[in-house]
Amino acid sequence: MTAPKGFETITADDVARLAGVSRWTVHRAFKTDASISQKSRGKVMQAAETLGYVPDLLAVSLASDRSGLVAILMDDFANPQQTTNIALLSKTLRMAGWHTLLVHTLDEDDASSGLLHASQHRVDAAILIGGRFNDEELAAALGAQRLRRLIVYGRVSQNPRTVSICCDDTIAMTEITDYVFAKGYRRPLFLAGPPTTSAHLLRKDAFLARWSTLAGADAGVLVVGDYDPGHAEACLTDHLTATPRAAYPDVVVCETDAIAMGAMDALRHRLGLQVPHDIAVTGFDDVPYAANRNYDLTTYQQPNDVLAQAVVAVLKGAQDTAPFSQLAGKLVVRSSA
Amino acid sequence: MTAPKGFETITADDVARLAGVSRWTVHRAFKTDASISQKSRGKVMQAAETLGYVPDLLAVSLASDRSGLVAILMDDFANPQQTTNIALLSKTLRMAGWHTLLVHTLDEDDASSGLLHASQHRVDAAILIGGRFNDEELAAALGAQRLRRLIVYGRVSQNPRTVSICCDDTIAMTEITDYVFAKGYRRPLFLAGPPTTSAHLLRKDAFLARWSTLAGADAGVLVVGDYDPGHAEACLTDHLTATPRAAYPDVVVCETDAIAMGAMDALRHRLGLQVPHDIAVTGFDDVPYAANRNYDLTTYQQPNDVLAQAVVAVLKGAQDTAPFSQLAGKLVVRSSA
DNA sequence: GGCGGTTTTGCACCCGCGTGCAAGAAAAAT
DNA sequence: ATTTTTCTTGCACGCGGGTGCAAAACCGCC
Repeated sequence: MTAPKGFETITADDVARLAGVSRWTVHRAFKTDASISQKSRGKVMQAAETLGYVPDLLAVSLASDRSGLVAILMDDFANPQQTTNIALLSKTLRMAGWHTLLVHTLDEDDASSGLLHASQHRVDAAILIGGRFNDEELAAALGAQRLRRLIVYGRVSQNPRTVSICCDDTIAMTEITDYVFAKGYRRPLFLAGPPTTSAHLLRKDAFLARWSTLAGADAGVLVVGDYDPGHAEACLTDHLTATPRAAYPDVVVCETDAIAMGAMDALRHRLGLQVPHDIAVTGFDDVPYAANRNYDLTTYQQPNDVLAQAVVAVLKGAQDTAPFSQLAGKLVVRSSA
Repeated sequence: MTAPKGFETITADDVARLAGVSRWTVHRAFKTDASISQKSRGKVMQAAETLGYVPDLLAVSLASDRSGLVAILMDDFANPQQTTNIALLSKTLRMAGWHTLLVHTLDEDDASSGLLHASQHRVDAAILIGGRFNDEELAAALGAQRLRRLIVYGRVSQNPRTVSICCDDTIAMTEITDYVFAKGYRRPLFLAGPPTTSAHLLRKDAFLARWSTLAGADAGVLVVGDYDPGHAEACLTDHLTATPRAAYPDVVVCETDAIAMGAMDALRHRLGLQVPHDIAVTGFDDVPYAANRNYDLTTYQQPNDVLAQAVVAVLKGAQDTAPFSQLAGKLVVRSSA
């Protein structure tokens, strides 16, 4: 099979020649707000049409210093919430006229290398999805490279040179806590994810603080190191196996749906318990699968569309950074708690 | 908050000036196989180091006509097999030195627009993931634009100007069919996805042909229009509700795991049946969730790593296209059938 | 010291297009 | 008809760096 050989690239010059104008007039014909006569615009457009001309975005980027590219750095494709985010973001960006450079960061320390690559492509902004990114590393990378904007998506970042876009975890988790308490549960166990980043710290701390206020007692915490459901399943199984039956929690409050799903699998399939009869479970994120009959998870729905739109707003130059980290979602009550 | 203002971009000229050589010598210092003296390479590298110089990939692409960018066009983020693919591909490409331009195509007819955008970014290749792409549309798009290579991933394409990378669905489905038959099932129902593309045609046809050979009778087919589990669940529920109990199938053979999972939900939660006791289920793809205890699906594992490596091989210029569409996976037997 | 042969290095030109300004054409005013 | 004013158009130059070739610097050797 012969590789489809390179078509002779048609440039603005070709169009200009055919239309009988100069290259710059061709350029003007493609700008909406350019001073150009209807007549020559017509000629140009027709010539472009017959030649099948499209401007070379690479050259445009180089010359204009705007690439129309946004990098999305992501590390955890196993987390359904993250894949949902990336689908929504890439779609939203595309509809708003940007293109997505997807950078799959291999591990925590690879983020800065990914940022470097992104900056080499002159991206208009880089979006960090997921919690595994290390704040110090970021700060260092940020200092060295020319990145116009760095957006931290889905969690708050302390770095003042970044924009955080996320919903208010404290309010959200407080709402869950209130619900759980109101339903009469009194022996909660909180399942926390990896301890390195900040999103879950907020969630965990919010839960613990609120619970202590409501119940006047401390809640239990189990740190599962990961957002992988299988791992959460194993952790909780081990934990409860080593716990006397009388000391079992009556509700497991989870930092994410992924953990909650693993927890439910552990309770039902490994420990033979009924959810919510024996132990209830709550999640966080409302991933698509949370509504599945196998889980039917009570969880907190993030305002995904609003978050994605906020990204576009930032790209368009919005300056009021404050509201972007206080967006509110809503509690979704299902049968798991 | 002030937008981090543009760092003064440092170019090869700056490095040259500091190192006391010409810009072209700087360029040579960064090429491994260039004729340059150790002395000046040392000076250049040191100057580049202190200045923090990195070549501008945009300019490199423009000048060298190689962008190092590969576009991945994808439409169905709800399909777990596709998100697995994209994670693996973006990772593999990055490790091989390419970057990923993610194009989220909005619908079937948006693919050509997506390809256009990709070509405007001078991508070295475009990869189509998923089955929703329309072959005629592709052919048209392909004729008009300068795309070096078009790779159809996960299914075969009739278009001679594309490279198909996928496993051999016919062999795979034949293997499943043989297994099902050997297990003693005799009244199969095949659940097929959308009828527009070719991958499932192969799977469906392979199943029907093999079954007819083995059993001497035709198998039933139910077309669910989509790969959405929820939709498959509804379709199968409706179908069986309208079917006399005596005519129930004893095994449901599904075109993908997504459909199979929906089918199992229908059987268990909507119809109160036991899997596999009352009706068995098989899938295809071996998505991560297929191993979950809720499904424990007998399915066919695609050789994902091999497929991803094949993409790299094609990018590196491999010409022997034949083997790339005959890759074999393996049957994964679990408890669902 | 001079010579042929090798490395090293510099340079003109190109990739395709955007910007700012000045010249040219057309429309408006006198 | 002439002068102003306004709209169009062309052009030099730049974005950052990659080619091919020729000049320059080096080398060992007679």
